[in-house]
Amino acid sequence: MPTFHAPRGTRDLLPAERASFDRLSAIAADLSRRYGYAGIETPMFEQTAVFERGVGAVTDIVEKELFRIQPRTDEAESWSLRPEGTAGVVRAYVQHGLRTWPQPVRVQYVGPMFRYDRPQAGRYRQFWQWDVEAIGDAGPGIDAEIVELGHRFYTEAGLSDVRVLLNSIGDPTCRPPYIERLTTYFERHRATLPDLEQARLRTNPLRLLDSKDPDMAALIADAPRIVDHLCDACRAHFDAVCEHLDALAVPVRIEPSLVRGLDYYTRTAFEYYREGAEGQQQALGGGGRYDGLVELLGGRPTPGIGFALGLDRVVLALAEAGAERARPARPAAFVASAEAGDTVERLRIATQLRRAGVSARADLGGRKLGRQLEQASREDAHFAVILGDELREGTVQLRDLRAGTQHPVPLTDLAREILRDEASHRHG
RNA sequence: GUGGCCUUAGCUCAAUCGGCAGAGCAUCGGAUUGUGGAUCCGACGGUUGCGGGUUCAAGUCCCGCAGGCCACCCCA
Repeated sequence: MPTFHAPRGTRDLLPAERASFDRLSAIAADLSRRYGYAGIETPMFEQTAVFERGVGAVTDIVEKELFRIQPRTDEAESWSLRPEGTAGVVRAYVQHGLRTWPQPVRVQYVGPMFRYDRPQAGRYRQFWQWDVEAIGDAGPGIDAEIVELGHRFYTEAGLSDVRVLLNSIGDPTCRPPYIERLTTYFERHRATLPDLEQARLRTNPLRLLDSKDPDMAALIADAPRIVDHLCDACRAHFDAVCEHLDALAVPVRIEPSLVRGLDYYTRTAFEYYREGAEGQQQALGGGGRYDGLVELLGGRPTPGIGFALGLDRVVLALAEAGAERARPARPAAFVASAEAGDTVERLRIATQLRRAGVSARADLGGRKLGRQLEQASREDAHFAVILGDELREGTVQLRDLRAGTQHPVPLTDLAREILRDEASHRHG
C-alpha cells in the first residue's frame, strides 16, 4: 500500500488517459489556428484580489472554493490558485496594454484550474479547461463566432449531441430593475418558498431561477423572464446574436432561466450541455460576455466575451458515448536482436532511425528474441528490425509485424524504407 | 460545507456464523538457447485504506480519520 496518494480531488493522468487530453488539445489547437485565436499563457496563481474583483467577491467560486496559498510572512501578498481563466487573461490584457493591438484580441489556452469543492465524478479540485477569449469587440457577431467555435469543438471531438443554452442577462441598465421585479414576484410567494430559496432571495435572487427544487418549478415557470425585460440595446443585441447563430446552423435553445455563477457576465450567457446526459455534471462548458470586466480590473471600459470548456467532462462524455479511446502513439519500428548483450548495436540502430525521423523503440533488456517480438507486437509496432549475423554485412531483417513477412534490408536503406511504407499506409 | 453508500494484490473481485487472506487479469520468468498478441507451467505481488476499541480470535462487529462515489450547494 503506497504511503502517499494524490491530493483529494486530483488525479494522475496515466498515458492512456493523457492521450485523450492530448487529442482534445490537438483539436483545440487546430480550431484556434483556423479561427485565428493565438495562444496565451498566464500564471496558475494570481493575487487573490484579481479573482475577488474579477470573478466577484460574493460568488461561490471565490467565497468557498478558492485555493488560497498559505502566505510565507504576515507582509506577504495573498495569492490564490486560479479558479477560472478569464480574470487572469484580462489582467494581462490591462497590464500589457493590449488595447493598442488590433481589436478584438483573440486568445486561447488550455490549462488546469483549481476549485476547492467536494469532488465527484467529473468534478475535481484540479481540472482542465480550454478557454477562449475575444476582448475588444462589442458587436453581436463575435458572440456568434465564439458560441459556434465552442460548439464546433464538441463536434470535432466526437460529441454530436451537444446543444447550446442561450440567454441574455442584460446589462447595468436593465438588470437591476429586472431583479427588483423578480424579487417582488418571489416576495409575494415568500411563505411557500423552501428555506434555502428564502435565503437566496436576499443574497442572489437570479439564482432562484435555476433552483432544482421540484416545488419551485411552477413558480419559476410563471416568474418574469429577463428576456422580456431587456433594455432596447440589450434586446437588439440578443436578437442579433440569435440571428447570427441561426445563420450558422448552431443548435440553440433559448433558456430564460440560465444564469451563470460569475458576476462579470453581461448580456450574452451560454452553456453547452449534452442531450440526454444523466447526472448533475452535464454542463460541459459555458461562457458569456463580460463587458465590465476590463474596467473592473483597472483598464478602460472594454467589451469582451469568452468561454471555458471542461476537458475532463468531455473525456467522460466521450467514454459514456462509447467513443473509441485515444491511445498513446505506437512505434513504427521495434529494434530486436538475437544476440544477447549487444545493446550498443540496438541503441545505435534505433538512434539512426530516430535521427532520420522514424519513431523507434528498442529492447535494451535481457529478453530473448521471441520475447522481444512478442513485446513488439503488443506495443503494436509496425515493423520489427531484427539484428543477427547479417549485421556483419551491414544488413538487418525488416519484419512487417502486421503482414508477418520479412526481408533483408541494408542499414543504409532502413530508415528510408520504413518511412516510405509508413507514408503509404497513412494514405491507403 | 450538509446527508447517504462504499474501500481486500497494480486492475476486477471472492473469503459461510467472527476461526489459517484467495482467484482471474496484468507484470516477470520458463516450456531443449534466430522469430509473435494464443496455450501450458512457475514466480512476484497484502500491516484487508489508516488509527483505535470489543473478543481467546477481526477482512468480517463498534468508533474516529482519510479517500472514492451519489444527492445537495455549486459548477467545468
